[in-house]
Amino acid sequence: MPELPEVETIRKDLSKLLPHQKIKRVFFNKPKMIHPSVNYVKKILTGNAITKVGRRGKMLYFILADGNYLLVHLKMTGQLVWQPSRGRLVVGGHPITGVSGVPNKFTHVVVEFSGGAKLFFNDMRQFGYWKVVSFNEFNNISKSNFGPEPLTKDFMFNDFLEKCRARKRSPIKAVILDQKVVAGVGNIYADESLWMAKIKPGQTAGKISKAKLYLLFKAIIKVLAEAVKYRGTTFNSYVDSFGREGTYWSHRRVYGRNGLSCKRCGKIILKTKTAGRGTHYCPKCQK
DNA sequence: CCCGGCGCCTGAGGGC
DNA sequence: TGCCCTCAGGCGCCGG
Repeated sequence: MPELPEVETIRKDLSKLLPHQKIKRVFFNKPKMIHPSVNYVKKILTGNAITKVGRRGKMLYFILADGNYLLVHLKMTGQLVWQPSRGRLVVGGHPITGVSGVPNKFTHVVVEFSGGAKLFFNDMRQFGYWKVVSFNEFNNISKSNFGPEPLTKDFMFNDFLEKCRARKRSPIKAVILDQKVVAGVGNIYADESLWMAKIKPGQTAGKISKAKLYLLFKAIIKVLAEAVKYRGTTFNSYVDSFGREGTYWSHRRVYGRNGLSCKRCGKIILKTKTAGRGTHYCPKCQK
């Protein structure tokens, strides 16, 4: 379930490792995850190099030396594991319990670099994808599938307000999960942002005042920035090979705290289903 | 256009 | 011990 903060953490780590690495060969074993085709992606990647690692919402992109873009989406359970030519593994993504080392039964892509390092893509549930597109296609996707980046000046309150007003009959949680409204919010940070803004996730967007939507706008930024600072959220006792784990989990205010008391008013946090997702909120101080 | 719901996948965990 | 059910949720797609 990597959301913006987890993907941003992976992006930062990979941007220290990948640039200027020449791709020697690639291996794919799940054709349906590779677009437009295994053969095309192999042809483009082999002999190419990665010049930059970027992120758009929850999607990673790699700018290639020939100008093409490689898009990688981790969806729910994707991991990118870097194996240096010598040294320890570096893991980014959702921890998979009980699996250590690579390759393993969930490894669907292997990229071998000419210096001997390898990049593995593991994805237990096979929802993720690798896709090669041109610069123009990338721009089209970036514009048509994604709203503003919440941690940049592109995220502006008046636009956010307008989009909320346009979705007046939807629960507000569904609105902020919409990647075209704001890019990168997923289930955890949606609940966290709504708690911070004191808004009930199931509240109809059209019934929320401008002032409260402003609080939500600010809360989304604050929650995501804070989570980036903590290197995202990791469950269980997962650590990457640098011994670092995302520590936002211990700073979270509401997600997964059902049955525990609200950190603001003390009432018991409830868990329900809103917008088709597990949803956590305080019945007293979120209206 | 808008919106809810389903399918894609696999594994964990609970009930019996 | 094992079967069956639900849940986990990003996102494309479909149908009302």
